[in-house]
Amino acid sequence: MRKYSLIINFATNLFSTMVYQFKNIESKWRDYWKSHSTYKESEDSTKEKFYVLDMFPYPSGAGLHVGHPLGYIASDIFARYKKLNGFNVLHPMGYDSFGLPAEQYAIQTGQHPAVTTKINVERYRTQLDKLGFSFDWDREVRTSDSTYYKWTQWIFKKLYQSYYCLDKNKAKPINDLISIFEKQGNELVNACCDDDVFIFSALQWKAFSESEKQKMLLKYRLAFLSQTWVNWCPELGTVLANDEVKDGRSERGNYPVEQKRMRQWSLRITAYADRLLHDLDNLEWTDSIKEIQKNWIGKSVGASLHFSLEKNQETIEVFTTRPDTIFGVSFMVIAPEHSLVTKLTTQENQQLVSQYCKQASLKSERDRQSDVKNVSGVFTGSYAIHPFTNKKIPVWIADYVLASYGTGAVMAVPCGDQRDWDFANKFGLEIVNIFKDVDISEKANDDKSSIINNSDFLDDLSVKDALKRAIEEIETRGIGKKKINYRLRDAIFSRQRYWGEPFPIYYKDDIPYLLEEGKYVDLPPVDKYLPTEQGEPPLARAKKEDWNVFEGDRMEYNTMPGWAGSSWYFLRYMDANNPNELVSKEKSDYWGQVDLYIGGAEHAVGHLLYSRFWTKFLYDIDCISFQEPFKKMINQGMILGRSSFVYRINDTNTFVSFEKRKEHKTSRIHVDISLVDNDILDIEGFKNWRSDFKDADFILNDNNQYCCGFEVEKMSKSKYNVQTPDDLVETFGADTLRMYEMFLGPLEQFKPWDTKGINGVHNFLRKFWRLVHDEQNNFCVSEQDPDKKEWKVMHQTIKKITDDIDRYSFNTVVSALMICVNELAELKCNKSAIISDFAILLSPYAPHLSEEIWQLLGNKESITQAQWPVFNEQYLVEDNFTYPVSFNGKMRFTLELPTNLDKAQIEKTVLELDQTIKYLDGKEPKRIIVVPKKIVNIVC
RNA sequence: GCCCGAGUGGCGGAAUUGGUAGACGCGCUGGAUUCAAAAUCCAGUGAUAGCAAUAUCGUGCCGGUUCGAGCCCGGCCUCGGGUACCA
Repeated sequence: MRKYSLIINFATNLFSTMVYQFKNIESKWRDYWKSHSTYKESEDSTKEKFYVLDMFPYPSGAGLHVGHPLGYIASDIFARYKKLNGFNVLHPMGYDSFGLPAEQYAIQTGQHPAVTTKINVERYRTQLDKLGFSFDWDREVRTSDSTYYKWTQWIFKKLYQSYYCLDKNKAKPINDLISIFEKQGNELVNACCDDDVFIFSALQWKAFSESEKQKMLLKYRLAFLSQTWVNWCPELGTVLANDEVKDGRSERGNYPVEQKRMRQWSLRITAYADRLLHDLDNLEWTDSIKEIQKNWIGKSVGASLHFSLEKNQETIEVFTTRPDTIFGVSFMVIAPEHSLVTKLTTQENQQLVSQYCKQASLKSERDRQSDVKNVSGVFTGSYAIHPFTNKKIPVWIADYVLASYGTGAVMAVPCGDQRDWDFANKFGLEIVNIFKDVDISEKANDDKSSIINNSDFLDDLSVKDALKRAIEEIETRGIGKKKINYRLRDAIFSRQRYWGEPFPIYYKDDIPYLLEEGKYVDLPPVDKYLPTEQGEPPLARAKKEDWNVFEGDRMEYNTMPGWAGSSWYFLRYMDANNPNELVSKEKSDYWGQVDLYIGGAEHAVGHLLYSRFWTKFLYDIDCISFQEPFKKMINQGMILGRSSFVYRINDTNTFVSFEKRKEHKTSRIHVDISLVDNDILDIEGFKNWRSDFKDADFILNDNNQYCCGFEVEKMSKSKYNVQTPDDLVETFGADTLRMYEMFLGPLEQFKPWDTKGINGVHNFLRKFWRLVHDEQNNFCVSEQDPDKKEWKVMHQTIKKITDDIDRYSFNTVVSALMICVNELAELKCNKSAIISDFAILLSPYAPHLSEEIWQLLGNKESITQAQWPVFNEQYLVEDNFTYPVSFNGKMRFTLELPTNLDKAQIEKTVLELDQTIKYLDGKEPKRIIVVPKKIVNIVC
């Protein structure tokens, strides 16, 4: 008897797993797509194009976790949907494969970063392939391939060979500038350049030595070498861009960052500041990202003015957004790094000043920030002259003034600026009140609706009028002029690292020169990935014969930053294998802008700003025909992990269950989530997990179990809460995982990962399978024409799903599909016409299963070649509508009425009902609102 | 501090233009089937009161507009993100 039941048991189990054999189905279709090149796209001018792009990943050693595919699944659904709607869809994938982790690993192990990168890329590819994406892999790019980074160098060359003309407001060839210099010098040139450019004539230009000419041109080039204050990270041995520094520490690795003056390559992104700001308006991006970019660019309109000095020929130039408060100026403050510090410091103040400046330079950015409340400064001993009142005003040095913003000097208006007020208060400086009827004894007044007072020709004017008037007067008197200032700094473009793009640059007599046309540098081999003993970057280790090109005295030792390759990769996909051009004009004209870009919001000011900059530049030099890379962008929210914790009693090896943890002094320890099921710990597994837990003791709860605590936090290896897609694909299949990731909630939202609900989605796919199979698991559909009810279900679904995908509401589509199957199952409908439409609707989400059903329905071609069903209103026309009837806004009962009744008829019918009389309870209806096919509301 | 965004059952979430709040799924409860389980199917499931019909309350809090507010307006609270001496 026992034996017999075991056999039955085995048979039924076998049978139930046979129902929907996702493993076979998925591997079958993976092979089919590969062998049939189903996802290969070519340019087809007869079809409208659509470009769907994912932010390409950095292939890290940890592989993909469940958060990565979220965006890829959404973009894949959209790409498939667009294709079914007749678009020619470009949907590529590649790797941002230069970067620090591979190099850090290389330093530790000596293994070439190219080797680890290759292994990681292959792992990513295996994982991606299992998820059924419709990527056209023939277009794959890797930023670390020389066939790719050669074109990154090409763009750098173009930047080097260009300057920014402010008259035309675009980049132009540097040769044009040279001819202007030869004809008329630089006096009339209106171009973006370094601050320290002096005026020269054509004659002077011609008299310049070669080296002088090159140095001058560098001040105009869009890619230029200059001495600048940089964020130096000693731990990483490299400089970092502003967006790579967070709270005074490196974003990668979290190491301290200090300010250092170094000769570095920079890109003149500030030339594009205004266009980058202005063009944000036309982008379909979230307001928050646009806002972040706006703040980062930080445009402020004001005036620059010169203050002359009492005992010195020089002037101090300041930038102010409030020239209307000029009469409130009672002192000046310059940054400790300001070039006039030494000249202005008088003998008796010498010691204090140099001490203060030294202290300030030692303070890291972070210390300066945490010191905001602590006002500090020192007097130089010198005085400037107020341009209007001719009064003597003291010049101070303080680190609340930043060298890198504006001119590194401010005119202090203590009555109108809180920082100036604090400073004046601390050091007993004069506070002049220039606001009418405003008390400034407790704090400064920054109210823009104030009236100016005590200010000569500005008296009684509003701030707005005073601003205008002040600038006019400043300009007529030649003290200064209207000026627009940006917070945006030029982007430092060199890194003292190995694993990045080499520069197509060599040096002769310490002057940089570009390699001639067609020549590009391959990353040379080195013996170690560390700086040299002299502190030069790793590339200085390469011997002369290791370089594929070697010219001049030496090659450039720096490499490009991580964002170089990612600033233009979306263009290369269009023409990924073109050996002659970055991208052919024909192809870039066809594919154009990215129509939908999906990725994280963490690149708001890095990648997303630099890509916009490079796109504008490439547009200026006529390489492409559009100015913005990404038309519409969706930022997917992070999938957070659910960490589990055990509680160890301090100084023991005893662990106490969650419920009883407060009875002891414990510390919380992350435990691997694979050892926890429903918050219950697998004690044996835990003991074997780490050797130090082998002899652990446990205090269990009342159910004799060990219950873990939990918290929702970012997924990371160190928190043992990483969920890989691999296990889930193994247990439930890729189709289920795809649907489940979408079902979790709106794409943009942050959400905790929880596998509890996944079988709900899996059951839905099984239910659909059962709908078209009989009890022996034979495919079984009816060829009868569907009836009205069945068509109605179908067309409701078509409408809902089409609308939802169009508004990127990926999660609600899943429920619509579920509702549809539920209703079809209730109608016992397996009519092939209906199933056929349903398979198409399902296919963007569950491509493997849909292909299988599609084939079983007798189709010879892939379902990707099908046509999205067209919604037909007629199927939804109803004779009746069920009205909710409300009294004073409270719904009391429903009433089914023919849809052809007019308002008066509806009103009459409702009022005659017994139920209405009951709810009126003797009261007179004051008003009746009837909204046809919506609601009836009786006010009484 | 300033600038964005979000707060809805036990949980993830739905409600697209102001019109039946809680779709769909999970979980839970009961039932059918089964020797038993798995799977499947049926019913129930916001709170409170009631055998029930039903009633009252209910979308972070307070107030407003409206016949009608999760949605619009004003003022708060909480959480998440960005930014921080920017002159």
